[in-house]
Amino acid sequence: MKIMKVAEDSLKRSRDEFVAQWGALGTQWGINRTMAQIHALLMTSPEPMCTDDVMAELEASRGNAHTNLKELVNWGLIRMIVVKGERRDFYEAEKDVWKMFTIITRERKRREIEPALEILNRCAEETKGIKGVEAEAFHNQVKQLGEFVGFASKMSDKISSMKHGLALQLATKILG
Amino acid sequence: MKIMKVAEDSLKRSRDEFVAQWGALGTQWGINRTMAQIHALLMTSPEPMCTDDVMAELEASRGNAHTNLKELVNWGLIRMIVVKGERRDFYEAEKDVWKMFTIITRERKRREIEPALEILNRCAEETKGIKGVEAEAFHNQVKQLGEFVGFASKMSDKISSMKHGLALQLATKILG
DNA sequence: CATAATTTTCATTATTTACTGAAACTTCGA
DNA sequence: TCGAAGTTTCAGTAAATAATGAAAATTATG
Repeated sequence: MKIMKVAEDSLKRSRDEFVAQWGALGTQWGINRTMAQIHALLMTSPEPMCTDDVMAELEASRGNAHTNLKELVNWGLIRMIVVKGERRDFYEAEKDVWKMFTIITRERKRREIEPALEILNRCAEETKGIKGVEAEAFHNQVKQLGEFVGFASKMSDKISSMKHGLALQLATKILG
Repeated sequence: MKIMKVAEDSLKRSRDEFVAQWGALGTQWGINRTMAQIHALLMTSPEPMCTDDVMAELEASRGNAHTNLKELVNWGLIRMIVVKGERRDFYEAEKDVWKMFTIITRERKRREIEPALEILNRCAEETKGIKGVEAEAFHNQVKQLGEFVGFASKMSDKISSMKHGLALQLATKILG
């Protein structure tokens, strides 16, 4: 049984490491540490977890755990499920990597690309008719930016609405 | 001349709006407001600007302006240039949208994707040999994630090293 | 070389963002 | 319908991040 213990320890260490580091990374990509940690935790949990499990595992407060679980549900990266004989809410993560990718892509588009597009288009519109080199240069620059971002946005839609297999096929062609 | 004034005003308003909003957006994508504002300013400036110009335009301190100008140079989104007869450093932005895209893509990859990949690969490696359903599930999950992220990383390289024309051609095919 | 102009650094302060913990609220079962 | 179990909210606090401004360092010029 000793060997088993060692294996269990080393699994636990690795998983803890993963959760911790994923949390640290989260801050780099504009989501808070706890949210990223919970995501890491649920992605690698064999069973659904409840709020108290998360609190215990991360040593976080109830409010914090709750808020970030809800936020992850909002994103669509985890879902609430009902465990029979249990009154509490349980959560499980979407584990399919392609689905995760499409969810994250859509959300980033919504949060980062669409607002930018709106500004660019408005500024291009506002300065459309103005005469003079300065005005024309400005108009042209925001127009270019707007067109590019709009284009990128369409691409992102197209790709993230593809089936995994099809995307893979396309990607292979590009890499090849 | 009155009409000219109106046109100038409306250009200025639009540009100020652009700078302000771009700054606000910046915080969404993990760069600070001032950096995004300076970028917006220089992207739409007909002439190179010096630190004092930036300070004046944004009402920011010297330290702040300086730090963020340097950071933008680091990214490669702006460059220092020498204006003849001027002792001060001047800066101008890269205005080509495709070049901007490749710069930003590379930087995000470096900051967001590569560290994630490292963690995923290490965790997969650490748990490779461990027996047991839990260990195997964990190993499998991080391996899948690692493979996907590695793949995405390669794609990002490939695309951002393309010439604009070629990328456009590819994109058109995908959108079509 | 002296000094004026400019850049750079960094300790301090301000602002923003995240977290806590307890109270208010909701739901379910006896 | 009451109370226990659980969820949600939020005012207060802590932590992280960004900005200031002045001093130190560097660089150009007479």
